[in-house]
Formats: sequence, C-alpha cells, structure tokens
Amino acid sequence: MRIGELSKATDVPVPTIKYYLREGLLPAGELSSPNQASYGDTHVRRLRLIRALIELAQVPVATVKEILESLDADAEPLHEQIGRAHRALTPTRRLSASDDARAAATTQVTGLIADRGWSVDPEAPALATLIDTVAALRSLGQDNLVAHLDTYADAVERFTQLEIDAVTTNPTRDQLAESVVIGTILGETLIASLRLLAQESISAERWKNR
Amino acid sequence: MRIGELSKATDVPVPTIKYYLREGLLPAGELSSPNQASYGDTHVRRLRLIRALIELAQVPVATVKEILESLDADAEPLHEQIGRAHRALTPTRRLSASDDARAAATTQVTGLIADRGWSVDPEAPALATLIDTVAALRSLGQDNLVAHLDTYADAVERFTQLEIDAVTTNPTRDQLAESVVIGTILGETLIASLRLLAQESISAERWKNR
DNA sequence: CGCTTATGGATACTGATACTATCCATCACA
DNA sequence: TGTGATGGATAGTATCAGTATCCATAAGCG
Repeated sequence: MRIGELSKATDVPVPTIKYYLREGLLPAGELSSPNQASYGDTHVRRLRLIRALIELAQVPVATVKEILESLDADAEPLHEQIGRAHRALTPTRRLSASDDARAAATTQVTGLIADRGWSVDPEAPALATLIDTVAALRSLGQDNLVAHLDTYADAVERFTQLEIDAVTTNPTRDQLAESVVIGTILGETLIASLRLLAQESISAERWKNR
Repeated sequence: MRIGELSKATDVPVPTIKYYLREGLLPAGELSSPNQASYGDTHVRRLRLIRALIELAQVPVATVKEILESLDADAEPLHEQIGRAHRALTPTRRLSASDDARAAATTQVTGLIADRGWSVDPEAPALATLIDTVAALRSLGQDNLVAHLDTYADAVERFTQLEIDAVTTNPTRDQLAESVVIGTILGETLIASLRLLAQESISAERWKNR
C-alpha cells in the first residue's frame, strides 16, 4: 500500500499522515527505493487508533505519542505499561486551592481510598486532580455533591470491574495492553456522552416547568 | 475591591483578569471614575468558577463564555439553560466512520435509548459522539467492550439520578442552574479521576505478574 | 520512450488558542 | 507631589495541529 492508498483507506489527508510520520506517531513504511515506501495493515490500524484518540477523545498529539510508545514497550510489565498511559492521560493541572481547603480535600479523598481498599500510588496524577476537584467543588459551594463521593466511587468501581473483565478475554499480552488503553480512553468518551444523554433526559423529566 | 485585590484573592494574574474582562467572561467592575473600578464577591466567585472550568475541566475559554451566558440567561426555562450548556460542552467531532459501521452503531445506540425510555433530542451532539465512539470501538476490534454498553448505561443512570437529587436541594432557580452546570462539568473530572484510580488499583491487583 | 502523476523528505507557513507585555492617561494615597 | 496602581487599548508570544510548497526521484500509462 502506498501513502495515497493509506490515506484513502483511513480518510486521513496525505499531509496529515506525513505529519504523523514526522512526529513519530506512525512507524515509517518499508522503503523499496529512496522515495517509495509501502504501508501495511498495521499502519491502517495504527492510524485509525491515532484518529480515534485525537478526534474523539481529544487527546493531544504529544500524548498520543507517549501512549503509543508505552504500547510498543512490551518488554515492560503490563501494569507499568498501563501506568505510563495513565500518567500521559492526566495532564498536570495546577489549580492552587488554598492550603487548608486542599488539606481537607486530601483527608476526604485518602479516607475514601483507604475505605475502599484501593492501592494507589501517592504520586498518581489522577489523585492530585481528584483532590483539586473536590476542593474546587467545595469552594464553589457544591458540598452536597461532594458528600456523595462514595456513591460515585461505587458506580465507578462497578464499571471498572466490568471493563477489566471484558478486556481480560484477550489472548495475547499485546492485545490486552492495547485493549486496556483503548478502553480507558474511549471508555471515558463513552461514559461522558452517556452521562450527558442521561442528564438531559432525566432533567427534562424532572424540571419540565421551571 | 480593586483589580489587584481580586487578583490576590483568586490567585489569578492581573493581565489574565483583564483578558477575561475583554473576552466577556467576567462582568466589568463598577466604575467610580474612568480608570477606577470596584469588584465584589460575585466577581470572586465567578472567577473561581472560570478557573475551575478552564484549569480542572479543560474547557476552552470560548466555551466557558457560552456556558456562563446560558447561566445568566435566567429568563429561559431551566432545561433549555441546561441544554445550551450541554451543547456547548460537546465539541463537534467529525470522525467519519464508514457508513455501514455508523449505521450499525446508530441502531445499537438508539435501541439502548429506547430500552431505557430516555427521551433524547435526535440532534443532541452527545448522541453523535456516542455513536461515533461505538463505531470507533468496533473498528478497533473492541467489540467486547461495546457489548457491555447497557451495563455502562446502568451505572451512568445511577449516578446521574444521584446528582440530580443532590442538586435539587438548591433553593433558588439560579443556584439550581449553576449547580447543574458545575455538577455536569466538574462531575466529569471527578468521575474520570476516580476511574483512573480504580483502574490502576484493580489492574495492579489483577495482573501482578504479566 | 516520454509524459503525467505520485512519493519521500525537508522546510516553511498558517490559523486558532490563551495568554503576556507594553503604553498611556488618569487616579489614589502617602 | 510623586510613586505606584488602574482601565483600556493594542501588540506580541508560545504552543498546537496541521497545511503548503519544493524538489528530485519513481511509477504507471500510452
């Protein structure tokens, strides 16, 4: 397959494919001569994955690169691969809540984690985000939402369990890692849009005339 | 309060505050003379909200503006306000799946919605995103995840119900609308980080030695 | 064989986004 | 009375995600 055909097969413009090649998102095709390369099925699948992450999940190009690198690093133990992808996925957010607000949020969150018996790396960026979010919700006067954190965690635990079960059926380690990463990222898009639909539907019902 | 004090109170640089004023995210202070304005508590709260949306939830500035406008449009019926915010929140994603893949995904999604008795505007952008995501997951060979869509919907419905209950305790219409919007947006950040933590914890447990 | 089109690779340009920086004529306050 | 802050306007910057252009070469067609 030449680059034009790859472009047609995936509906990605040739210059964009060249850009991904430059950025190292997509491995180079096999060169048969200095200006002739051929691309295969792996390229089609990789490109589809790249596009889904960028367009659907709005993952920045640089992050997609990190994620793909962690997928290709199949010498690493699986949970280390997953951890790398997770780290890439949680941008460093730097919303500085006041110190005591942060402390209160930290207490609540670490309590929640301990109660559920989760084992969480204290350095996990998602932990910092969670703490900041709780602090922000408090400072915005939404304590009644924060009060239900445990119920949120319940629901989240439920479908996380489900996802992991669904994904465990994969035969090879590589496929398993890929499934986890895709599931993590596109799963979020899935949940977010389901949530919006559910909200619209339930809220229309509830507040018909307000 | 002058702009410097507002800056200190919220930890947002003065030039950034000026930028938000220019962009119409923040209402102008009350002018006492051509170059002296005073800001009040509403400005502090608004600014905190803006920062939480931008920093924590990564909402683009232009979208924040639309959201705030919908909050300030308190003449509209509540569910119309919410609908506006929802529309602003779902970017137009244009990942063109092949036509038959899209058709299959559409069937599954509309089936799901019908089964659950949700009433969804066929034009809702979240619906298009959901369909595209399902199609993308299929094309990436993750059918086993898609198969559990209904269980996802179950969990999502559960905490949407919870959120709406939590938020309904708000006394005034304005506060209610604000709570719904904050809950929708920061709730997503909350769920996403909880999910990442749960995944890391459960997957570490499950694949200790792979 | 010649001609048009496509290709790989390099470099340059673009448009959007989210700020920052600079200026300047006031103004408050010590 | 002068030092620093302010409102308002305009201009500049960094990053991101592509697009566009060029060139020498190669492929496919008549």
